[in-house]
Parts: sequence; C-alpha cells; structure tokens
Amino acid sequence: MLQRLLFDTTPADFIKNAPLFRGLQDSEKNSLIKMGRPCFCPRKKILFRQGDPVTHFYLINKGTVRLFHETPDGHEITTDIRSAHDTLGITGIYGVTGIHHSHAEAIDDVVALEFPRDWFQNCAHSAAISQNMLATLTHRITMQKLEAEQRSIMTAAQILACYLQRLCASQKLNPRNFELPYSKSLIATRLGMKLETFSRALAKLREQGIIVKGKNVSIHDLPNVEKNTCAQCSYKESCPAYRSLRETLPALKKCA
Amino acid sequence: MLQRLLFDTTPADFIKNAPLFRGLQDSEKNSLIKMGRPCFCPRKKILFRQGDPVTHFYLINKGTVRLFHETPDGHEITTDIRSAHDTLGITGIYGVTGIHHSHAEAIDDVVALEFPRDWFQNCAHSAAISQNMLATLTHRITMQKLEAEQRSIMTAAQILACYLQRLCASQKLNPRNFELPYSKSLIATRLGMKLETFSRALAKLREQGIIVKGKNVSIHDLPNVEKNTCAQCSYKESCPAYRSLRETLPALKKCA
DNA sequence: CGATCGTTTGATCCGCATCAAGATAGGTGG
DNA sequence: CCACCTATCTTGATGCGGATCAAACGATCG
Repeated sequence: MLQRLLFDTTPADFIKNAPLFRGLQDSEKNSLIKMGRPCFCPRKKILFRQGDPVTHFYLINKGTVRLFHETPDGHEITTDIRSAHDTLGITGIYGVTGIHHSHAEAIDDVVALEFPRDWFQNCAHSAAISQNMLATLTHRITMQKLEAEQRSIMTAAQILACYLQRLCASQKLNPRNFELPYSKSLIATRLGMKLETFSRALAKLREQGIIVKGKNVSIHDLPNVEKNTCAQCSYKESCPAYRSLRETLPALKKCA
Repeated sequence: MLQRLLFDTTPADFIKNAPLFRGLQDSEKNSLIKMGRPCFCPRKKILFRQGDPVTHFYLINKGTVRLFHETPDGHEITTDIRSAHDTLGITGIYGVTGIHHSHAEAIDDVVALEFPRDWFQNCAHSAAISQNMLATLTHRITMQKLEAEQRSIMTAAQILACYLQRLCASQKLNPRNFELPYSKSLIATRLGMKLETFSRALAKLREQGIIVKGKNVSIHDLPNVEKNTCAQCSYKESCPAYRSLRETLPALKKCA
C-alpha cells in the first residue's frame, strides 16, 4: 500500500528498531505501533509553526527537517537539523508552555510517525522510554554546550572543520571522501554563520588539506586536521568527534 | 548538630520540598532521605573536575556553583551557574561516557546533598523523578537555545539587558531595585563576554534607563527596556523573561 | 538560450577582543 | 584613623573577524 511506498521499512518494523524505543516490552511496542500514525510532509512545507500548540510528537523515518526561528526583522535562524530516527517535539511535550518553540520545515520530502501528545504522556510512560528520552536530551544538551563554546573560542574555519569531523563520526562517513548531506547554505545557517563567511572558511580549509568541491569533501592532511579541530576544544572525551578522532586517526594516518 | 548549622532547613525537609522530587510517594522520599549524604564544599574549591568519573549526583541546598571548561590555551569558559534547588551531574549520570563534562567550582561555601550514581540509577527510578528530570532538561535545552540565538543576533548590551530581565523573572526580584547575585566578572563570563565588554555594555544601558551602580541595579525606562530586550528576541512565549515581561510590564508602567 | 538558484569573491563597516592604564572599594596592619 | 594592598572594575586605543552590501560566477532547468 501507500505506506510501503513512503516508508523505508514498514511502520511496524520502524518502531521495533527505533533507538528511542530500545528496551521496551513487546506489548509496549505493539501499543506504539497501534497509535503511531504515518505523516507525510512534502519538501519546503511547514510541519508545525512556532507558537502552535503541541498536539503530537514525531519520529522521523525519512527525509530532513530544519528547525528555525524568525527574528523580528525577518531573518531566520536555524536551530537544528533533524533526520531519520530523530524526534520532533519532545521539548514541546515536556515543556510548560504547551507550544512549539520553533518552526519545523521539511527540507526533503519527509516521512514520519506521529503520536498524540496526550496519549503519549498518559499511557506511554514506560521506564524504558523515559530512560531513552533522558539519554537523548542529555546528549543534546552536551552537544549544544559544545557548539556554544566553539562559537565563542573558534574561528569560522575551525568551527566548520569540527562540524565536518562530527559529520563523519555520526554518519560513519569516510573522511577521505564523502558528500555533504545538505546544501552549503543550510549548513552555514546551521553553524550560525553567513553563507559568505562559510564560503571563505572553505577557502581557508582548502589551504589546510580539507578540500571541498561542490558537495564532495576529502580530508587529506590529517595531522593538520587534528591540530585545527575538535582536538583543540575543551570538551575532550565529551565530544563525539574528538573520541571518534582518537579512534580513527591512527588508522587513517596509516593510509596516508 | 552540624547538619542543622549547614543546611537552611534539615536535609529531610529539604528533600521533601525539593522541586526535583515533587510528586513522589512518601516511601520514595524516605528512601531518598536515607541515601542523601550531606556534602560541603568551601568557597573556591572544586567539587568535581571535567573528566572525573561520575560517582554522585548533587542537589544544591545553599551556595553557588560555577560550571566551566578549560581551553587548551589556559582560558576558562563558564558554561553555567547553579544555586539552591539546582542539580549537578545529571547530564553526567545519563550520558554515555560516565565522566563529568565540566569542572564544578564553589563560588560561595556550598552545601549540597549527594546521591550515589548507581543507587540512583538502579533503585530510584520512579516515574515522577523521570518526569521531573525530563522537565528540567527540557527547560535547560530551551534556555540554551535561546541564549545561543541571542548571542548571534544581539549586541552585548542587549544580551545583558535580557539577562537582567531573566534574573528578575526567575528570582522574583523587583526590577526597580535589586542587587546582582554574583560578581560582575562572573556574570560577564556566564554571558560569554569579556569583562571589558560587559563594563561598556553597562555604560550603554545607563543611557537607556538601566542604571547599575556597584551591585545595585535599577531599571527606570521600561518602554526602552521593552524595546531593547527579550521582547525583541524570536522566542516569544518560549522565553521566560518575555512571558514575565508581558505579565509585569503593565503593573510596572503604572508605578512609573 | 535566458532564467533562476546556489555559491564565490571583493570592498567596507561594526562590534568585540585584546592590550594597557587608571580608578574604586574592601580589607589589613601599623 | 590612615596608609597600603589587593581584588574588582572602568576607560582608552588598536586590531581582527565576521556581517553586510554588491557583483560576478557556475550549474541546472524549462
């Protein structure tokens, strides 16, 4: 049916394998499968708007969502980019205001599952879900702090290099050669810089062995990368990119 | 006994009234009272260091704690300031690395209750605690995003004005006349700016009716305040200071 | 083939950091 | 009570990084 066409896997399988629902009883998963409604949002459309009451929370199956704010003078600020297996609306559900804090816009065609807020709050309260949510939020807090710190002590080029590193780490990409998952303008706003600044940062990284041509990225001079990126930030072992770097650098150096 | 001298209230009463433990069964509270050990950390001493294994989580009863990182070149970055009723180490407990992400330093003499990490994770898992934790972390995420956004679109003076507003809102201070709870240098680092910049921002605010002399603050020109602070940020109803402003401005204007 | 979108490059401006001196206040000992 | 000291803060001069405005470039598409 339609669902088969939209989803990467069936909704039931998707729920069974979702990291957010890891550790749940089968009965709980079945109840989630019953309540999870497929939800489709085409490219460029708005999934929900800042200020809207929180009616559902979403689990993304396919596609990419941009969260952003509008400033009073009409500019937009990208606060996050979410994709498969990420959630949408958690902070809305657990927040006190009952409204969404950001606009959510589909970058691609987006497929998600939606769960009614009330049902979820009242009935779906297993210890396992709470645990998973706590782990997710904790991770988000750590990463936010890390990025906030980077913005205050690093140059645009360094921030970008760190971002590319984290991208490799989180999406298991090969640093020697991978494709940017989003447009450069989207990444620029995601990193809180202007497209022009982003572009100039790319030029600087090129001098240091990180070559970006179109959407294609290849990182050559690894010692330099090590010197200029997360290895320099003060989060050390708290930073996923740093941990990943520690693990992968020796292997990568051998390839060099 | 000693505990009476250190704590504002007895540890038992403190636990019974702690927001974090709201909604718990009496039996759960009693178990917390049994396991919560008083913990004293004198001014300027370090409670735990970044990289230390997370052994406990803490609930502050008295005093102020600064969370910070060290950059590779020796500078320090204040990531948060916590005081009575705040927690310490939650992200450490729920994080995957099992280590603290920041240094925690006592600004004042600090009194706290500590709970062993393992006991807390294994035995203290009531739905109510999880709920409270989720609400706390959600709030923290929202505020972090808000501040990150402010740093990218506001000037130092505006950021400071917003901070003062939030201070009034969260600590129920009278905007017409209150005392800064921390030193100016601490607030400056908390806001991610240099002390010099902070000082110059004060001068600018003075022209706009926000007068700071020593630790004393008085906000006079409310329309100007409204124009220059959280009312301008894009979080609107998600921002506590904005909500508070909407509620309190009419009353304050009458006093003017 | 022009039109549009996404990106690059150039010139200029502004805000904050930095470096360097003063100023003020709180605390101590003579 | 005053002189001294240190901690905390203020003020001034300068430089750098990123935002802004403006224009050109390249790719894709009807």
